[in-house]
Amino acid sequence: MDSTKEKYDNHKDDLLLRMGLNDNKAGMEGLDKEKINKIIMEATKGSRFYVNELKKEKQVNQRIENMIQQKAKITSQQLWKAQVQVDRFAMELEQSRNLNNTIVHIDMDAFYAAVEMRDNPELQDKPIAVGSVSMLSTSNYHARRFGVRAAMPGFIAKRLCPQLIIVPPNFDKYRAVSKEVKEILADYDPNFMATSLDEAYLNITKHLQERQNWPDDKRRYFIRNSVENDKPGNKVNKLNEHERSISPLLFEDSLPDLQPSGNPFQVNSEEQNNPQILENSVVFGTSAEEVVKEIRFRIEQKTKLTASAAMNLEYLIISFSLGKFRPVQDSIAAPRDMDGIAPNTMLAKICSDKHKPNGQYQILPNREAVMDFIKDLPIRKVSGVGKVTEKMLKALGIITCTELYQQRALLSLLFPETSWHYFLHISLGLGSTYLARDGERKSMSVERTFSEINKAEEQYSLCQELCSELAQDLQKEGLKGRTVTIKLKNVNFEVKTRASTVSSVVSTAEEIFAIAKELLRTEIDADFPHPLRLRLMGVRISSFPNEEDKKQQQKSIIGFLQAGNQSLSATNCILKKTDKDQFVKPLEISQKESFFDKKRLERKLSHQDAFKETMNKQSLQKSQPFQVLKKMNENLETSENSDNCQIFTCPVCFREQRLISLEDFNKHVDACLDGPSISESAKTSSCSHASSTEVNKEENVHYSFSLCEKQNYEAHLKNREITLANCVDLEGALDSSSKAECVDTLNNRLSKEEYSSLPRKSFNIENGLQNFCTVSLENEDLTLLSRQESHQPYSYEVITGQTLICPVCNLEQKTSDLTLFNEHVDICLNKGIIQELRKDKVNPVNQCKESSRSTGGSSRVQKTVTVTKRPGLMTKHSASKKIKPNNSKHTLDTFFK
DNA sequence: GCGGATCAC
DNA sequence: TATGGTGATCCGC
Repeated sequence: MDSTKEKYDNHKDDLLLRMGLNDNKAGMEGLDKEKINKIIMEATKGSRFYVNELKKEKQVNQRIENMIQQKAKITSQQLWKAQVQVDRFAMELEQSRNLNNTIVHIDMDAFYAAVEMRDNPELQDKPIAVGSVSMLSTSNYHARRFGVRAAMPGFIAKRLCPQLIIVPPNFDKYRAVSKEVKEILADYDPNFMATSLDEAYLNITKHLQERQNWPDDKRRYFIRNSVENDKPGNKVNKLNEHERSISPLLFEDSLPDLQPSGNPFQVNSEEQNNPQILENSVVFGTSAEEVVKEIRFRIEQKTKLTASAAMNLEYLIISFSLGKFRPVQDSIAAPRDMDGIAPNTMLAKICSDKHKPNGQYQILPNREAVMDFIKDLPIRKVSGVGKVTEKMLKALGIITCTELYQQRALLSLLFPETSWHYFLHISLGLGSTYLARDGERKSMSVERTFSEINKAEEQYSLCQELCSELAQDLQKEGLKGRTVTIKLKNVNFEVKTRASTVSSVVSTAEEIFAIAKELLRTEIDADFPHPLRLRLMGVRISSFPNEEDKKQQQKSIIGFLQAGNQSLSATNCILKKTDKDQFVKPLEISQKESFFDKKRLERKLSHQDAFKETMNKQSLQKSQPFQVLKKMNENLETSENSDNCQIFTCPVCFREQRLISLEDFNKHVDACLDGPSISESAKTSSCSHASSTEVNKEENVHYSFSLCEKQNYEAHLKNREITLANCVDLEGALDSSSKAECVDTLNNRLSKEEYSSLPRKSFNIENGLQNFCTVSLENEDLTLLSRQESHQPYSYEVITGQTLICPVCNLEQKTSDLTLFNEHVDICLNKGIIQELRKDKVNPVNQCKESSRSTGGSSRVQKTVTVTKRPGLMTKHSASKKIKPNNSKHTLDTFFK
C-alpha cells in the first residue's frame, strides 16, 4: 500500500500541500498539479476538518516558536560543550557500525489495487482506488495521474477523477495473497520481518552464503508459456521491464512449490529433459541482486499478479562489508545473530522509492557509499520523520541528512535524548541491525467513525458495542489487560483519550464496559448540560501482563494456597523472594550500541521493569483498598448526617437530581427502575436539572451503593444468596478511580477474619434494609495479595438460619455450619483455580458473579436493563437482545453495517 | 499512569 | 454530505 507519508501527505509546509496535494508530474490524461490543488482546496476549505487542521498547524507553529526561543538562549559555550559530547558519542557509534549483512526491503506497490485489478479484468486500464467514500487505502497508477492518492477521502478523489472506480477493500483476499508472498520470502529468510501485508524486510546474508555453492540447476526456474504470451526464452529481466503490459501467467497454480527440501520452482525431471521447456528457463545468479530478481519472479508466478496490474516490487539491497571492530555490546545482542537476523533496516526503507516503481537500488558495501547515499537525502524520507518533525527541523535550517549531522550539537540541546540520538543515527546512516520478530502485543483497540451522535444513551450503547467487539478480539488471542482507554473525537475533530487502570486484569465485555462506561460518563458529565457531539468513539485495552507477570501470578496463587491461612508476612516473603529471583539484572547498555537495537533491548527490559514497578507500587499502596472502603463508609456517614438536600446522580437515568432529599432521590430511582421508559424518567429528572455541572462524587459513591444495596437486598430476600458482586455492574456513579478500587474490593472476596476486623459501617439506607452483608479487610497485607491475585479464598458471613448457597458451584449446601460451608467454598474455589491454571479460562470470581446473576438479584437487574435501556446493566443473556435507540438515524445498524 | 501528539501503514 | 482504523512510541506531567 502506498504510504501516506510519501503521497497524500506531502512534505511541503504549505498547508495546501499538507492537505493532500502532491508534486507529481501529472500525466497527459491526468490533471496538472495546480488544478489538483485547486480542486482539493475547494473541497476542503471551510470544513470542520480543515478548521481543525489549521488549529493543529498553529500548535505546531507554537512549538517551533518555543524551540527557536530556546535556541536563542543557547550560549556558544554550551554549544561547544555539547559538540564535544555529541561527537564522542558519534565516534562510538561509528565504531559500532555493523555492516556485515544484506538486507532486502520488499514493498508491493499499490497492493490492494493490484489484487483487485487482477481479479477483475474490467478494472484494467481504468483509474481505481480501494477504500470508501470517506477514505482511500490506495490507488492504481492510472488514478494517481489525477492526484488520487492513499489517505485521501473518496469524495475528493471523485472530484479529481469522476470516472474513478472505488472498490471496497477485501482484506481476506489481500491477506491470502500476502500469505503466498510470505511463503516465498521465508525461503530466503525464515525470520523475515513483515511490517504489513505488503511490506517486508529480509536478511538474506545467510542465504547468500549458501547460495554461492549452489549448482545452476538449483537456481534455475522455468517459464511456462501461457496463452497470451510470449516468446520462448523470454528472460525474467525482460518481463520486469513490462511494467504496464500484461505479463504471462507463467506457472500453474498447482505447481509443486515450497517443498521444504526441494527447489520449489523447478519443474520435474521429465520436463527438465524436454529441450523446449529447458529453453524457457532462466538461471538466477548468486548475487544479492539476482536473489531479489528471483524473489520477484517467484512472486509474480505464484500470485499471478501481473506487472500491468501494478504489482511492482520495489526493493533495495544494502550490502555492508563486515566491520572489523566488534564491540562488546554486540555480544549482548548475540542471540539475534543466532536468529539469523542483523543489519540496517532504516536505509533499506529509505531507498525503497529511489527508483520507483519497479526499480531496484543497491548501496555498495562500504561506508563511503552509505554516506554518499545519505548526503543529500531529505530527512523526511526516513521512516519515523513525519511532517511535524520535518517542519521543526526545517525551522532550524535542516532539510537533508548532511544538515542534520552539521546541527547535531544544537539538536542535542533542543531535543530530548531519544530524539537527538535518533537524529544522529540517521545522519550517520545507521539503523537497526535487527529484524524484530513479532513482539508481544501491547494494546488492542476498536474505534469507529460515524455521523454525529450526541445522545448520551446512544453513546453508552455504542460504547458497549465497542467493548463487546473488543472483548471478542481479546478472546481470540486469549488476552486480558488492566488499562482501559476510551477515545472520543467530537464533530470538530478534536480528540480526547481517557484511561483507567485497575489492579487485576479484565477481558470480558462486561468488565471492560464497566470501566469504559465510567470514563465516558465523566466526560458526558463534564460537558453537561451540553451534549458530547461525537464523530468517533474507540475503546482500547492495554497493560497486558507479560509471561513473567503470569508466572508470578501463578506462583503467588500457589504460594498463597500452600501457605493457607498463614500470616501475611509469610506471603509477603514469598512475593519479595520471587521478586528477587524473577528478574535478571538489567544489562548494561553501552552508548555505542545502535539506537534501534538499544530501543529494542530497552523494550524487552521494560517488561521486567514494569513488573517490578508494579510490585513496588503495590507495596506502597497496599493499604489503599482498605482506605477506599473506609473512605466510602465515611462518606456514607457524612452524607447521611449532613443536609438532607443534596445533588444526586441517578444511577439509572444518569440525570442529576439536585436539591432533593434522599428519600425523594430513592423514589426517583424507584421510578426509574419501575418506570415504563427512559424518556419518562428523563422527563421527571429534567425538571430537577440545575445549571451546575459539578457532580459530587462522594455522594455518587454513597448513592450508588445505596442502589447496590437495594438490589442486593432484593436478591437476598428472593434467593437468600449473599453477594456483593452485583455491585460491580450495578453501581453507576463512582468516579473511575474509586470505581476501580471498588471493583477490586468487591472482586476479591474477603475472609471471615477480615470481616470481623472491619469497622462496622453498613451501607444502609433508610428504607429498612438490613445490614445483611458487610465486608472488611483484615489487614493491609492481605490486600496486597488480593491486588496481586484476585482468586483467593474467601469466606461468607451469613445471617443465622439462612440457607447456604455456594457462590462458586451455586449449589445449596446442606449444612448450617458456617465453618463447613466456608470449607466447601474453598474447595470449590480451589477447583476453579486449578481450572484457571490449566485452561486460563475460568475465573472463580466471575463464576461467582455469574451465578449470582443468574440466580440471585438477576430479576431485578434484568428488569433494570429492559426498562432503562442501559447497556451497562445488561447481563450476558440480555445483551444479545440489545435495545436500539429509537427515533434516530444513528441506529446501531448504521454504525455496524 | 495519563493524555496529547506523532508516526506508519 | 463528506477526511479511517490499529498499533506503537514519546514526552511532559
